[in-house]
Amino acid sequence: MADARRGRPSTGVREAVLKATEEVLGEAGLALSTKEIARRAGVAESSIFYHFGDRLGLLQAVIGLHLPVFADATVVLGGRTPSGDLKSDLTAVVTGLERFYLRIMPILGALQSDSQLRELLAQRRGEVGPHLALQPVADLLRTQCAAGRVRDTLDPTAGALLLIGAAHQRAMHRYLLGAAATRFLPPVDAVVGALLPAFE
Amino acid sequence: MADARRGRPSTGVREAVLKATEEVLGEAGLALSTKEIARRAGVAESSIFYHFGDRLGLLQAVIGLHLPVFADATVVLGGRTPSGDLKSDLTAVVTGLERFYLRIMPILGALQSDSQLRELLAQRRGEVGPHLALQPVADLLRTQCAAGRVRDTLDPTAGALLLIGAAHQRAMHRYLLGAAATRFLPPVDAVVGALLPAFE
DNA sequence: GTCTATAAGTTGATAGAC
DNA sequence: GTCTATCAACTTATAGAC
Repeated sequence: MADARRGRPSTGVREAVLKATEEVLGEAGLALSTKEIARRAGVAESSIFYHFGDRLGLLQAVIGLHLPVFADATVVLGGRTPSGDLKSDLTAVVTGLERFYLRIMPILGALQSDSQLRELLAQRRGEVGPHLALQPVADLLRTQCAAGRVRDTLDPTAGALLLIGAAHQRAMHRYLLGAAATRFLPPVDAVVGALLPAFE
Repeated sequence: MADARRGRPSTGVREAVLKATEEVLGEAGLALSTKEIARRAGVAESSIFYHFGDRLGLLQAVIGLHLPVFADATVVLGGRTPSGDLKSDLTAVVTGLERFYLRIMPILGALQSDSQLRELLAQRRGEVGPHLALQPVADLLRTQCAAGRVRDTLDPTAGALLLIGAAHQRAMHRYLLGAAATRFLPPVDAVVGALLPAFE
């Protein structure tokens, strides 16, 4: 983000608005209103328009705050460094990804239900977007492959899609169903266990 | 749906509204308005409230129209019967699932961005919901396993999650990025190829 | 069952004082 | 930069005629 903040931080209204927006987005989804956001942030509604131009600008800012994280390997991998044992490493990856997806579920939901936001995302697809998560995970698999812990016939991007898909799937169902999701979903261990023979 | 339609079909306003709602949902997401829906369906706005009570009732009806399909094996498998060759069968499953997910992406998006809809879904989780897709896919794997084409150590539900996760992941990225998604995503063949050693 | 007309409330956004 | 005050447009929903 090149334009982040030029001059003084002033009174942190911008930050308060971003935080409140994220909060409301999680509860009300895209039915959020600038009025409600202003109330929660404890600022005047017009300040939102001063800082972000319009509603779409605000949403774009909130989304832009999170989507680059997809390209950040350490976040995607849950902040761990690979231990060497393939199964426990993959479990850590899936667990980390699942936690991450669960957290940004409201943002993903917003992208999926607003065509304007989708257009914006498609335009900046080189810099931001959930698809960028494939890269760091595929890279991890390449590293493991070079270390001889993963078979060299494995397509790293395909392997990454499988790991990410499983994590996202688990996160989505947990988000939709709440605690009851556990009854329907296979545990992470089982998923990694099922996938392992394809990797080693 | 027990209450579907009691008396005569009358003039099909109800159906026209459902169709229009789905259309608008795909374009505008949850920012849809009853006014716009009525315009597209060519009916009076008040007819919507006559048939569905309120906005939420309308959304519930549209969603309820699609979510049971998740439990329908033939749809989930793309209308094909397994041929016997595991790789081509799995490819058909993933392709069918991907097409299905791509089509109901707006509905999935709505569920993810509206907490009221999520609550409704959680309440009826026994009958409807995307999590029900796990069952028919897992069943297919069990059948293949009994036929000796899939290893008997495979956890069928975990295998189903991997297949579904990959298909959903591809569908979501295609939905978000449009045609450009192909540049980022591994082809279905590669995904199935990567997963195959875990199954046989 | 479907319509027209209407109501009360909310929305995103702007103008202008400080 | 932040506020108060204000706006026109639009929102969901209802009443009542046919």
